[in-house]
Amino acid sequence: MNLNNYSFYDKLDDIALAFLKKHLKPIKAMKNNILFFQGDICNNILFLTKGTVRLYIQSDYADEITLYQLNQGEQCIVNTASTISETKAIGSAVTVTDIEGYLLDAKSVKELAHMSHEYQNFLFSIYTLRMNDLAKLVNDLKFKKLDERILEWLKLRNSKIIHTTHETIANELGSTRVVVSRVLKRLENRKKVKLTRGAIELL
Amino acid sequence: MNLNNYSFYDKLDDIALAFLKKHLKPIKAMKNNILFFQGDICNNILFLTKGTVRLYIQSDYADEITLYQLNQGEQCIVNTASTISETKAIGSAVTVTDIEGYLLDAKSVKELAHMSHEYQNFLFSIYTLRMNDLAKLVNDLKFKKLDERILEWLKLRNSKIIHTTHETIANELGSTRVVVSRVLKRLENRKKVKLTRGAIELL
DNA sequence: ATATTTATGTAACTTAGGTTACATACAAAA
DNA sequence: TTTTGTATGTAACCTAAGTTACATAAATAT
Repeated sequence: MNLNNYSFYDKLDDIALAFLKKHLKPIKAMKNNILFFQGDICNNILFLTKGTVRLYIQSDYADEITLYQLNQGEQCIVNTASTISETKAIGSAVTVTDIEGYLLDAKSVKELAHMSHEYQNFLFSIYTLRMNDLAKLVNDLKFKKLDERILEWLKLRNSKIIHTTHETIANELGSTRVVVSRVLKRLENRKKVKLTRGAIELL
Repeated sequence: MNLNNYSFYDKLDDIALAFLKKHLKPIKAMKNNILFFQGDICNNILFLTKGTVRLYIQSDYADEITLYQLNQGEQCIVNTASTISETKAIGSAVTVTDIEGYLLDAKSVKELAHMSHEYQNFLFSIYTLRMNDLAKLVNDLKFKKLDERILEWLKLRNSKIIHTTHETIANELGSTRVVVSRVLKRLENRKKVKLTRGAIELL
């Protein structure tokens, strides 16, 4: 068991640790694997120790919008909310890379939350964190133009040169390739970015 | 102390009840009163026993969009998230009617959550509920046209005749009066509604 | 009864962003 | 080297929704 990436882990007492050890099940999945679909009721929570998972909402049609990306040490709130409250997942989850982690069944999650104040606090903190993300998304969708959203998205990559495609950005932000290309070209004219095939440089 | 409207209330044990009794503070507020602003860090949680509170997100400008309305027996998640996690509130709260209720300070809320599994479960359930609301809002903003959103909003009132103004609907949905009037008129032409001054009838 | 406020109707115009269609450039594979 | 697939550029067009401006009707106050 290796959950060192999780902030609650080293605060757990021996009983909680033993409990976790007993109930966790290691899991691996390949890149581009759907972990659950929007509308599913999840039976397990995933603790991610390696790789990245993308959470997104989809409409009835082909359209989709990314909610957030999940990294190691993070617990997916869509997954958690669905598992704990036995409600339909508000989005779908897909692996972006090969992943490794552990599954914990619904019953054990609830028990752990009751057993450990530390874990309970952790749960509250991730609920709040993702609520904030969702609220930001509402804000962005309602009040921001696409050029600003694209620039923000690029800056969030924390790198001067971002290796990505217009297509990817379009999917992330819930737009289309043509529109993203157009907006990016305008940003290039405004000297905000420099465009090359497969990469975008922030100026 | 009268929290009968709250589903967790009659499941609390004596210790938790006594604790609540000790720490709750009764509060009243008039209609159209701002309870907290987006960006504030809340120090208290409100238990609403009478009246209605509206939660909304606002942009830098005058624009706003309603997140949800809070009724008696419900605990506001924006308020809760901010209080428990000591983070900025993602929206503002304003009383729609005169209200009555109780305040519980941040420290006591956390203690109560640790003390009572029932209250903890209640907290998780409201987090999930409001996450779902937010997710629905993202969905609506991204994928739905205004006519559909207005119709849904009207149907949610649970009444054949809805007493409201176009202005109100515009604020609720984050649009403008002129646009709402236009869309409503089109809905009337399509025999979906009948418009009169101050009221809309669903057909 | 008259004036004022509030709610609604509607035209004309603007804009962001989605859609379709096609061209071109680069990279990888054969 | 030729072929094929992938990424990008761009024009032309469409639509939903926001904006400004003004008219009119209903309700309320004086």
